[in-house]
Amino acid sequence: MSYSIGEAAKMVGLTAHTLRFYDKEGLLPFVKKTSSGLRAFTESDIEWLKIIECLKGTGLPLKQIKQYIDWCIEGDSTIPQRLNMFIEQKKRVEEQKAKWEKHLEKINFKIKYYEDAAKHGDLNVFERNPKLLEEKKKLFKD
Amino acid sequence: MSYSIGEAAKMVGLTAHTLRFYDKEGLLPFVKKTSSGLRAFTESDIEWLKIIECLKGTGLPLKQIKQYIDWCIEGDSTIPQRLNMFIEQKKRVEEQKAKWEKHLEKINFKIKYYEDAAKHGDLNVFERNPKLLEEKKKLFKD
DNA sequence: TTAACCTTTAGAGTTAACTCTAAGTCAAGA
DNA sequence: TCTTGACTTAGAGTTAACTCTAAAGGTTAA
Repeated sequence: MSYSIGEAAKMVGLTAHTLRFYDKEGLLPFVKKTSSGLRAFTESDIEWLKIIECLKGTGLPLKQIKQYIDWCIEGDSTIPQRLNMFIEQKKRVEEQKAKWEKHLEKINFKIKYYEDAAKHGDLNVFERNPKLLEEKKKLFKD
Repeated sequence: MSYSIGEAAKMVGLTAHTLRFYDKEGLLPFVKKTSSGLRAFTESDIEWLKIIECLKGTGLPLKQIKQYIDWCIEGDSTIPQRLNMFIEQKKRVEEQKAKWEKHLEKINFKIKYYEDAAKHGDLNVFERNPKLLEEKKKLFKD
């Protein structure tokens, strides 16, 4: 059993246009076509798409995803490169998470700030709450 | 005391080009110029840049950042919109973090997979370690 | 004062990742 | 059989966010 491009697109949350674009970019060399030229996505192809989504979703550019696909085609000799790529990607994800944690602190500060401002209808927040000013200084000092 | 565009750029990890581009896009209406036409960034301007960085770094498009800046200029009447924007942004960051958590599980699986493959020099990982196949099925079932 | 280096502007060029169009082909139900 | 809707291709267009260029003017150390 296999899926049309539209079905596959729905399954992974992309459009058929995007899947064709990925194909054109060399990201889907594993997808076979029927005798009449229609793409037929297998379960295994859907799994490939999910890995592509995972890498794209964590910020890896399509070019480097293609590099990974090419390594997979090349065979066992590229196992170290592939391992290394996923280790690097894990590192990037963890760095990004740390960055977001920092950003989130600033956002939480702003929420507290504007909650007080909204309650009183003006921006004299630090006069009412000097502790918030201290917090701000800590958050923005670096 | 104030900073040149190059100094300000270094302080926030952007280029002078980018700061000029932001200015052109209306993101820096608060930055004043000297009598000879040079931009002079104050400490407060640097703080604005850090908030812009925070919003951009959590995926808010420049257009919406400009919307926020415009609200700030408009005055106290826009406090509810600004509060709402930061609440929405917090929600988005937390959703993103959850998504990345899911992605990270797949990446960790791939690392385990390729570590075994690298150790043995081939991809017969699931024959050696059927539990990993179970893990894969769980990770990719959705 | 001269060199080296910074800044200014307008505007052109780049990159990634789509997104859409046109013109045609294919498949399934009434 | 006819119609409807999904599929095919090549290729053009779009968007966001830079990134760079050219030509000119400002600043600072020797």
